[in-house]
Amino acid sequence: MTLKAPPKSTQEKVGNETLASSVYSTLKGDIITGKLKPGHKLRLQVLKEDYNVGNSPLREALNRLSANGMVMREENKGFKVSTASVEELQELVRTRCWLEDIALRESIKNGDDEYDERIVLAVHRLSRPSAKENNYSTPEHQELHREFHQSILAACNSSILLRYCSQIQDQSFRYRNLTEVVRYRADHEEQEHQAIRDAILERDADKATSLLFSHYQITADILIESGVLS
Amino acid sequence: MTLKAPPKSTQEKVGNETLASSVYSTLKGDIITGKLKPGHKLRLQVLKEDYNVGNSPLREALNRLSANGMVMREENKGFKVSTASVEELQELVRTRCWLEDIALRESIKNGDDEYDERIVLAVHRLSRPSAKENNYSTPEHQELHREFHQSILAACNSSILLRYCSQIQDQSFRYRNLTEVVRYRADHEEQEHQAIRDAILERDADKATSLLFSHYQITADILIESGVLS
DNA sequence: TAATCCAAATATATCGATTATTTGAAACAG
DNA sequence: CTGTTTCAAATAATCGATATATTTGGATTA
Repeated sequence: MTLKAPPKSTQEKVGNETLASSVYSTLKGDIITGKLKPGHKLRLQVLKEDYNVGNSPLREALNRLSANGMVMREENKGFKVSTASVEELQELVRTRCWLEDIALRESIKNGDDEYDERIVLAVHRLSRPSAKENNYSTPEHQELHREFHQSILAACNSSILLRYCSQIQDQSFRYRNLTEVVRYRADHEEQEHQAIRDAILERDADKATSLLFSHYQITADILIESGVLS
Repeated sequence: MTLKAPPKSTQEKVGNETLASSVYSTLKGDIITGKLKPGHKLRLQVLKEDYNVGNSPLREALNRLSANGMVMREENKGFKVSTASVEELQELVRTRCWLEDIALRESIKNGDDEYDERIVLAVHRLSRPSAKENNYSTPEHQELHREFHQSILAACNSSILLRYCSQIQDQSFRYRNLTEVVRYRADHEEQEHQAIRDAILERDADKATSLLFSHYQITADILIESGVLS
């Protein structure tokens, strides 16, 4: 375990956003991108200085994060970034496939033109040269990648299921960012995204889900073989 | 909308539980049982007095509750109990069936003796005369009822899915407690529980899920017809 | 070596004050 | 009369200082 210096991202309110919401987003981002590593102890005093916020908004943000599994809370012992392990990753992938199987099949069943167009657009944007800068490591690429995976589930007709899928996606991205190795696969991923898009446009649910699952499984296998989880 | 007097449950720490966690549980309980009605504005000053806690633990509890959908948060406008509507109930039931379909089938596939025994016990306890007191309205009955629904999913091998199912169960119970009408069905429910148990013990997943779904659908229909959601 | 004890560190909680935003009523204009 | 503007009270959000409780890690002791 290397003890990297904690991030220094001074907090600032945007629009009519609350400070608590703002620090929630930055914290969540720092956890997903791996700036804050799994298991990292989140000391309140340190965070207060690093993010330049007071006690209340910080604790509120941490409490929200603990409710959707990004951080762990232990009574009287404070917070830490959720741990990562091979077992948890496997459970994550398994659960992700279960939920997205439903969400994708429902979306394919219900999806209209708008649904299709959002997917086409997402794939296109991922294929642009600007998205591939710096070996796919930019926040922009992450955002586009997330948008693709959101878009294919968007027509499932359940905001609840969509919220859960989104949480699992966050966790998956957190695992993804644990190593650079997955980026060597980015070109392959682009092809896989296109294949998934085509299957969806053809309304071939079996094909689409099957492609999606191997998309996830391959990434997970690479992650496990990379050894970052040992 | 009738404006009932808010609950007066002075907060007390139990064991090494945090005040925030303690008020979280009581608030959640008051929402599920319907002491706090859907849409009810949760004014901080009022809650502080009613539950006899300070600002921080209260806001922390509310932030946790907002992360799993029991209360709604609006920036700079505070918190209110999540609303209830026919549409949301239908989405809830739909999503519940999707998730529990997986969780139940997996549990039936993986379940061992311990799994079976927990279910048998849960059904038995629900059938005891003491559970039927006061027209099934006691907190004890609620707890036993919840335990039954937890027990049949317990072997699904995904703590994530189990957590989501548990959240959806909380929401469902909240809807259930909106009217007394559903209790007239309690005797029928007991038979349905027994039928579901038998199907599970026989490892008949199709039968079990089908029974479970109509168990939910009937309750939802009664709720909708009762008119409390209009 | 293992158990106990203690002090520093940290988390949790209270209170009062301050700022920012929303709300709702009153005043106003078309 | 209707819609907009204005403004003051109510409420939410935040901070900082303080107080209490719990955990932690090391020193002491058995």
